[in-house]
Amino acid sequence: MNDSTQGRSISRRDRLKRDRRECILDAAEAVFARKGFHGATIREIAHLADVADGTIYNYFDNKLDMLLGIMGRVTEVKRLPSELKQALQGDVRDFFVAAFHDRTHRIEQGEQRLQAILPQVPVHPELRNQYYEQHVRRIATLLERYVQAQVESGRIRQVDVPLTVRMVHGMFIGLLILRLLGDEPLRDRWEEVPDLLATLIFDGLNPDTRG
Amino acid sequence: MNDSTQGRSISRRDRLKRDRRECILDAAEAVFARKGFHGATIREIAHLADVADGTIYNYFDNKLDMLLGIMGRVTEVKRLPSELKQALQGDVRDFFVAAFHDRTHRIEQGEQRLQAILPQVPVHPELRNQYYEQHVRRIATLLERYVQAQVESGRIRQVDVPLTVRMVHGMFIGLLILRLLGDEPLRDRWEEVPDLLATLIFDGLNPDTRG
Amino acid sequence: MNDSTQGRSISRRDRLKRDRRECILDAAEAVFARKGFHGATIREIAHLADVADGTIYNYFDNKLDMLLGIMGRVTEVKRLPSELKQALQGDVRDFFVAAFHDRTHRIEQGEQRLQAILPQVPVHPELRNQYYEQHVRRIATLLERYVQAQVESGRIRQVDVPLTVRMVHGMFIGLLILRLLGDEPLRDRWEEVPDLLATLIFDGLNPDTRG
Amino acid sequence: MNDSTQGRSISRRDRLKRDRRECILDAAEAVFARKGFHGATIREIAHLADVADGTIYNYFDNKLDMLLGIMGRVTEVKRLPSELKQALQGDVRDFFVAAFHDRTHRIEQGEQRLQAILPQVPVHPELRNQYYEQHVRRIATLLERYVQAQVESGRIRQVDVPLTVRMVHGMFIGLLILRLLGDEPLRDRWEEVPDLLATLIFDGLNPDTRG
DNA sequence: TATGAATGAGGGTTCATTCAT
DNA sequence: TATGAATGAACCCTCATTCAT
Repeated sequence: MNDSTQGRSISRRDRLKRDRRECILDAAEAVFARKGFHGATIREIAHLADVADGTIYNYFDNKLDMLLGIMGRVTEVKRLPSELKQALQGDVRDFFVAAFHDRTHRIEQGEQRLQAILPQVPVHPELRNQYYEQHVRRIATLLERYVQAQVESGRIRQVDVPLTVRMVHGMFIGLLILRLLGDEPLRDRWEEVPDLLATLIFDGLNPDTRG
Repeated sequence: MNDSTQGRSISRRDRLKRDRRECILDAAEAVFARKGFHGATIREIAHLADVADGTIYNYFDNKLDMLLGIMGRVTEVKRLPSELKQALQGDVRDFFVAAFHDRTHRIEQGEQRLQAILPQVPVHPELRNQYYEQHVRRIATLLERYVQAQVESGRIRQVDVPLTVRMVHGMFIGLLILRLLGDEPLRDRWEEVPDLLATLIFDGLNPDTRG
Repeated sequence: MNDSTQGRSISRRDRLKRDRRECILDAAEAVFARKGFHGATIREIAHLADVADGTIYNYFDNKLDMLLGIMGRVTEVKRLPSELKQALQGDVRDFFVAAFHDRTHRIEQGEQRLQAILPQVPVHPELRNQYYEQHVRRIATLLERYVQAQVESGRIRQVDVPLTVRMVHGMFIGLLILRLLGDEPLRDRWEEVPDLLATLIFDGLNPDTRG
Repeated sequence: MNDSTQGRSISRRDRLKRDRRECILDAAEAVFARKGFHGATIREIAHLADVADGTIYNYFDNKLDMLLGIMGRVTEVKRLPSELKQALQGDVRDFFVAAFHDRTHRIEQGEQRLQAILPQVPVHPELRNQYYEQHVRRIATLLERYVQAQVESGRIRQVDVPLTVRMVHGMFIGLLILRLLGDEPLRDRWEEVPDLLATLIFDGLNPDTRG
């Protein structure tokens, strides 16, 4: 009961503070996604978070700081490693399908989060760096390690690992963007994408001359 | 004769007007790319274009209209069809490499143009629609037609044409974005990308079991 | 008891807010009167009201809204009814003189208020409607009722009540305007006007053939 | 033919110039009336007058100068004197009715002209002075002379001539304003006004105790 | 003289941020 | 700590006026 709570050493006060902060970030995410960074007003975010304008400044230095806060949540990539470990043993193609399904699911949850951040990434160098370092590079590094292992075990043929990883990663990003742009085939048949993507990536477009 | 004259002749006044407009768009592109749409001020654009603030409004209704103007230049995709026709006869892989080289070249010229527009695309629905209709869909349609022909002629195996085209297109977009984010392997080895990309797309990642 | 407290009590906050609003309206009145609506700048009004520019927008939606606010104060016609009741018993001519004295007094207090509003009345339809409905029509209705009663009691001869009321009302408005235009006889001898006006209205210009 | 034209010493050039000027003033009147002085733009006036923006400045120093130009036309009061002379002999009441009919007619033609000018009169002192001197005072002077004559001839009883004239004049102005404000009884029954007005002014409101 | 593109000062309004309560 | 009124810098845009053609 209380013991366990205190045992985890988060006082109710901290808990409230944390919740308030999260609540504000939730609101900011929603408004940033809908209106863009500049289109969003502190007033609207505060209203949605059910706090006063000034309260926000008890939790964030300024508007940009809220964006960094949102980014911090985006980059909480926790599940990939365990999956990787698990799928490392299994079929490489199954891993890709599983990973894409997972990413798709995560993205669908966090679509507005990305819509909030991505447009600002090119504008704020610090945001760009943070996004690149904490998100893109981490995923790239993970994937590189994985692909390298697969190459070494012969399940993937000899390829240039860094660039190949970027192509695959890039393909996923690009598909996401086309979908955000409202492309109908992608919106309508999104669940078919991972399989087709795996087939494309593993089998290529060449006519099957094997056998 | 008169035909050619009327067909191409532009009065000096129109020429000046056109130049002025282009000049303003150049400036807008640069400032939008550097500061983002909202970060850019009319004053700075006007200063860079070497005109007065008010002059801009002789050529554009408002700030957003300039963005649409920039978009209009992005979507002047003229060369792809002739290339397609030419490469339609040749090797399909060569076509992809050539097309990517061309696109890369075009992108490098217009990198700031894209940096100016892309971040705003998700925010302004009209911009998104225009971008999608005039740019994305046009390219998608062209590629679909090409791929369909290649499939029918047996140079590409049976694939789901619309989704495949989107994957390839998406991959190119994604690579561009990763590059904009400053990814070093991509920046450093960008010229290697088309070849590797073609290999990935045509041969896949599977170990070569042929022969 | 609680009743009286609730009925009149205004928290300090509300009081301050009310005062601030009134203060801004005072300043707006003064500047509008001096410079006209367009000639007045928010900055000057804010300066005169000793607030920041932006503060004004906590109390009014926009510049025009301030004009409506001023109008709201003009149309606080509270005293006429009680006077009417009182004078209803007395001599009809005395009533007119008293009423004109009162109006003159009120006008002199609010001269700048009228100078602020009247010029804009023809330009802004909503202002015109509000002015007509809340001010002109109310007075006209009150006067109609009064004149009708006087006619019925035989103290005024049979006349077309609505048009007669408008002539009298119009005469007062017209005199006010001539005075605003700087007409010297009216400025110099304004206090004589009500009596002469009453005589004109009641006795007419015809030579006295009576008796 | 040409002789007479040249004889009146207005060359075709001057004639054209005069027409152009009048044309611009017509347009200005219309736009000022519709939009108010500040709401009107040079561009709209120029467009309506079918000239270029800059052309206007060949005929007027600036925007305010156009207002003065309009005023100049308002104050071309030419017909009153002849009427006066004619009606001087006739019945004084008939003269008033005729004069009001005439004024009404003139006003209805020039309603927009007044709507253009009146709102600006309180704002621009020079405009106010010019309007007062050239328009109000002239009419007042004419009327004073006429009323004085009527008093002396016994057709009007002894009154304070200057103030009485202003009351009558003011009444007419006031009625016009009430009508501009949209007062329905006045709009609907405007043609009845002159007669009733004459009756009011000459007979007064007192019950007829004569005879 | 007519044109209309260029000018640029100026104004209404917004909104991130502060701070007294 | 929460509040939200006050702040005022900054910006988009308008439009009267000028002047080269």
